[in-house]
Amino acid sequence: MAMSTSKSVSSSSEDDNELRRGPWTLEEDNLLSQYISDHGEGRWNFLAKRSGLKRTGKSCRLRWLNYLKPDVKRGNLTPQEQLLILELHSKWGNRWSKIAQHLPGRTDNEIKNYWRTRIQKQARHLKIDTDSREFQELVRRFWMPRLLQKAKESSSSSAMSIENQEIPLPLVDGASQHSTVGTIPWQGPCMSMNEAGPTHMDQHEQNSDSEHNNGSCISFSESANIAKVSQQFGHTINQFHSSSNDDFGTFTYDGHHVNNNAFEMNTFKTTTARVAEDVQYLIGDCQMEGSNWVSNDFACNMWNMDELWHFSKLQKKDF
DNA sequence: AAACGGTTCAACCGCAGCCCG
DNA sequence: ACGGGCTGCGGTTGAACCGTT
Repeated sequence: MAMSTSKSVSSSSEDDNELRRGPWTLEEDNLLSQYISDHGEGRWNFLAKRSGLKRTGKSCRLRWLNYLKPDVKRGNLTPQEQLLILELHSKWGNRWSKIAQHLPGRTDNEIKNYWRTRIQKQARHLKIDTDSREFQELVRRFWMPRLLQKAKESSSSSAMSIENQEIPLPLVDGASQHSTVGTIPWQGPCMSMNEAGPTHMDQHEQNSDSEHNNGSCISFSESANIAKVSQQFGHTINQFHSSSNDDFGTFTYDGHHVNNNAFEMNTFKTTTARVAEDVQYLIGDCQMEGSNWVSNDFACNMWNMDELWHFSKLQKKDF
C-alpha cells in the first residue's frame, strides 16, 4: 500500500523537515506502535514530535485508533454488527463514534464507511432519502429481517449460539438494566407510519411505553430505543404466540423459557423463520424469479436491488 | 490482456468542544 | 473572560482494488 499521492505525500528529498502525508509505511507503523507501547497513547502532538515520525499528531492518532491499535477488528462486518449499526443509526443518526462505542473493535471510520458505501448507496439507487420515514421503513421491514436471517445462517453454520457471538446490546443513556447482551435488535415488521422521525427523541423515548403498542405495530422512534429492543423482541414473539410474560428480562416462547441475556438458538431460528414469513407476505408476488434472498449473500455484498426496488414501490403505495 | 467504471477504505480536512494558563 | 493548544468528530477525498466488457 506504499504509494504516493500527488496531493498527499511530500517528497522527503524536498525537505526533510516537511511533514509526511498520505499512506503510512511499515516503518512508520512500527515506529508509532513501538513508541506507544513504550510511552502509552495520548498527547498526540508531543508523541508525533518525540517519536521521530514526520507526521502530525492528528495523523498519528488516526493511524493508531483506526488501524494499529491491537483490538481493532479487521474484516467484514458480521450481520449482527450490521443490524446493530442500522438500529443505532436509527436512534442516533450520524453519531459514528457513539455507534462505534457499541461495536467493540470497530472504528467510527469503518462504520461511517459502511453506512456511506453500502446503506446510503442503496438508498440513493432507490431515490430514497436516508432521513425519510420511507427509508426507515425499508430498513426495518426489508433489511433487518434479511440481516436477521443472515445472522441465523451464520450462527447455525458455525454451530454457535447467538450469545456466543457476543453481539453487545448497548446500555445507553440511562437505559434500563433489562437491556441485554447478545440479543438481536429486532422489533417486528410493522410500525406506525404516523410517528415522528428518529431524531431528537432521547427524552421522549425514555418515557415512551412500548406496552401501549398493540404488540405487532410499533413506532420507529420507539423501536429505535435501544433500551427496549429486547423488550420489543419479546413483544414481537408475543405477537405470534401471546406467551410472553411482563418481565422482559426473560420470556417464554413456544413453551420454552427464554432468557433475554442469552436466548436460545432454537428460539432465534423459529422467530427468524416467522419474521421471514412476514416479510414474504409483505413482498408477496413481487419477488423476482431467481432472486433467492435467503441464499444471496446480501448481507456481505450488495443487497438485491430488484427486491429493494419492488419493496420501495410497495411502500410508496402505503404513503 | 487491456481498458474502463464502480467500489472500498485509509487518510485528510475543517470545525467544535474542552481544558488550562 | 479570553485565547491558545489539544483532542475528537463528521464529512470528504482519492488511490487501490475489483469486476465487467
